[in-house]
Amino acid sequence: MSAEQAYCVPCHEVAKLQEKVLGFYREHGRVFPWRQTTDRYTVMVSEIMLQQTQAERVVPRFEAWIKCFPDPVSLAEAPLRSVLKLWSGLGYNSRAERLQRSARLVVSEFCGVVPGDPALLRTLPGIGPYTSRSIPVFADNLDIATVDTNIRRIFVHELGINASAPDRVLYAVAEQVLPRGRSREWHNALMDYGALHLTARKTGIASRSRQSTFLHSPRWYRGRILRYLLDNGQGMTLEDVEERYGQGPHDLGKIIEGMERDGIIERYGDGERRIRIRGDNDH
DNA sequence: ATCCGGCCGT
DNA sequence: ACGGCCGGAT
Repeated sequence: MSAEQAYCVPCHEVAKLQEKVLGFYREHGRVFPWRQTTDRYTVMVSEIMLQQTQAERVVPRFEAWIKCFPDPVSLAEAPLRSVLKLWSGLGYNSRAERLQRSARLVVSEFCGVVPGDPALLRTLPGIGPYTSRSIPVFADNLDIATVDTNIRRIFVHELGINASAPDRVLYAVAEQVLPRGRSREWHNALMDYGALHLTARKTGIASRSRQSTFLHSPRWYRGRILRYLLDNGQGMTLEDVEERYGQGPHDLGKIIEGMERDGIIERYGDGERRIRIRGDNDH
């Protein structure tokens, strides 16, 4: 007897929400290239990109990516430099590196086929609780629920769920409102309802984490250093880094260290005094 | 000038 | 449980 009865959504609330969200989707649902496929790798690429960027801005980069890396093998075999180049502008570059690492694991551990089991997907780098479920939802119409902040905001606004409710409560609610057999349509509908209708701005429901200003932040310097290295294949010395970006208040050593730890860059040559995109000049 | 967001290391 | 990671939109 371990059933959680505490967060049971009444039947009529479930029906009302489903009608509202699916009705909105029938009238205002968006068409995206990743909604036209059931290929799990293609869906995985879109889900990783959508983690951090609004859908409209993902579209052209998604199409370029799929053209260049149509399957796990082509991504696995590519130099990191070309992967980061194709990713640049999307932000959070370490995710491109993780996506490639995932593709390599798919090739080496899963015979080149992206697994459809959330538990297996969860073992891949860059794939967490949300994405491990969203991939089989959108690719295979799997009857499980997944919750991102859009969906969380809908539950808070439409069902009166407490804004500080922990994830397990949100997932318990999501399980109960999922219309069986229509998981893909339902989650697409929730996304569009949250992104177009129940926006964060409109509802005043804040997402859980905030961040500091971007300009001249450590993230901004990371972006600048990576941009320079992508434009200059010969790499740079630590003195170059200091000269170009040392006027800021940040410890550039720590920033370089972070980029190294994320597998974006590596040190080489001249007593490890130079940095370059990891894998540059490998043949 | 502020907002948005899932994953990961600590 | 918390803070770091990106760049474009508004």
